[in-house]
Amino acid sequence: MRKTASTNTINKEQLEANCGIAYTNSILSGRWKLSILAFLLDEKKLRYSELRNRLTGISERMLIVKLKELQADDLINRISHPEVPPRVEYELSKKGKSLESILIEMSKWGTKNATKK
Amino acid sequence: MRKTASTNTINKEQLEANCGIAYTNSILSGRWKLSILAFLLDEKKLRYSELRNRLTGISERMLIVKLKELQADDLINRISHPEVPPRVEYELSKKGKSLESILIEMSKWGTKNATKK
DNA sequence: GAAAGTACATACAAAATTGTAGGATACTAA
DNA sequence: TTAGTATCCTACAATTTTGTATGTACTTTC
Repeated sequence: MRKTASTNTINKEQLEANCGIAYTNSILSGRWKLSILAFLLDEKKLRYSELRNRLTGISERMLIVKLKELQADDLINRISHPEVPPRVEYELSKKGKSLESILIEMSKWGTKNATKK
Repeated sequence: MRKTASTNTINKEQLEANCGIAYTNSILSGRWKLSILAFLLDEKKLRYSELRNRLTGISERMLIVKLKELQADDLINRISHPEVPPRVEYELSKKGKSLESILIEMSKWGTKNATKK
């Protein structure tokens, strides 16, 4: 990122930096997605029911909705096994894995600052 | 945030206590905060009107609301100069500056992935 | 003396997000 | 026959977030 700008015009780098952040934000913001991604980063592959158990308080509807959005953004893969009862697993896609550094930074910052309040 | 009485809030507090990511998310999520912080990281100190101009499309109400929330979370400082017409500047606090690595990672990821779709 | 600039505030409304309740499927075990 | 399991779906309702419109205090400029 850049240093102080003395004029009131916004330069290209600034706009792009902000655009990048705004795009990432639009993909990740909301109450559940980051947690879903974090669990998948941690445990590689999780079943629907395993995710449901880890995400304390999430409704089945929200879990489905958010999993679908994450698939639509190509951040996770859905692996469906044709069995009865059904078995479906989720894992990070390549694009999803590329979020690792963001997730790690957010986790570190959170654990460091969560208690201070 | 939801009412304290709802079961969801209880679960949210649990998540915040147990998971750094959830805490960080609860502090940063929403449409504007990350952009506000990014501009302040870039330009060190900005007046209210300068922020308003950079955050294309934000209403004055939202800007005030979000600036107050960021102050309440001790991420930014408000510097009021006793002049007429009023002059108020905002800057990152120490805690706000500690978000730098998150902001940079999100900016990088966004600019890298935004065009691909 | 009317307009314009600053940094807000307030009431209200629209939109987005999240939640609740119930059901569908389709096989399997009792 | 009845109940159980895992994954997901749909209608609808509550909650949260964001937006619109308007006002305020004060002073300089036209």
